Amino acid sequence: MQDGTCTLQGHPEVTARHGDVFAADCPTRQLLDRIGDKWSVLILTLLGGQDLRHNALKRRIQGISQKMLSQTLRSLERDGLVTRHVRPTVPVEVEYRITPLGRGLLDALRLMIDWAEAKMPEVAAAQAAYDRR
Amino acid sequence: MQDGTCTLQGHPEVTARHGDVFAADCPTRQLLDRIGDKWSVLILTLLGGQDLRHNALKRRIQGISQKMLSQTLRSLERDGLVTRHVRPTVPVEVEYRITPLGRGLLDALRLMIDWAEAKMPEVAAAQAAYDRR
DNA sequence: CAGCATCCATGACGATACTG
DNA sequence: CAGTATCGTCATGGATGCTG
Repeated sequence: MQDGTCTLQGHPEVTARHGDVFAADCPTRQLLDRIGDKWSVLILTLLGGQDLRHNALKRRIQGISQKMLSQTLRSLERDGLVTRHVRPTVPVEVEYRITPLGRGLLDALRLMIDWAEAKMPEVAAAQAAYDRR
Repeated sequence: MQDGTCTLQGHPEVTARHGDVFAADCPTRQLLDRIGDKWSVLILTLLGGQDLRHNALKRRIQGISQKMLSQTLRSLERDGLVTRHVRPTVPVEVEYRITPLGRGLLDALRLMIDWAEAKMPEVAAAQAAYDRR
């Protein structure tokens, strides 16, 4: 399956052509991949509160494997959403800090989270009704 | 791994206990699973604009398999985010409509999407810088 | 402490074929 | 047209063990 089209904001025909693999797919897809990876949002949210070290994050998130934590942090760093600060103490200390860019995304995320917490009862009710049916 | 904790909003100790598998995990996790499934957001966004039939959605989204479309629609319906309307014509016509509940989530999603479209250049630049490094 | 590499299970997803 | 069923593939992510 070859992708490269952006069906969302509504200019499929326009956006599609331009064999340009670079700016090709719509940003939405990429963003969703980032959000969808299940840990980014958690990490970003925690870092929104304070800078944290690797192990601190691991303890806070609880359920995340060391591998996924590293991996996700690396992605976030690559995307410019968090920065990595190494203090060359004896056992090294590495602290992660959210960037202004990341903080902007975080604002949007919080809205989602707020919605979730507010509406989850309704969703749960809908699910129950659907399953009962 | 047993989950059942909500490390986000900050009461791990409190939320954790309650062997209650039911209301146990924090709503955030569930929401993220929904968002993360890669098609929900697309579908929801399209339905935000107008009611659409199965095939119309399939054509619009382009890249989605028939299976995933059905499956995702079923999930959204179960969650009370969209409703399904069958018109008993000869080849049946099934139309999907977003619910007020779904629309509420959509608002939050749009914020994310807007952020993505506004900031994607910065993100791309960050990625390029990281990779060059 | 931070973090990479390896192995492996599970599940998400696509392709295909078939029903009402 | 709308939808289910089945199967194969591949990515996601956990467990474990090793390095600076």
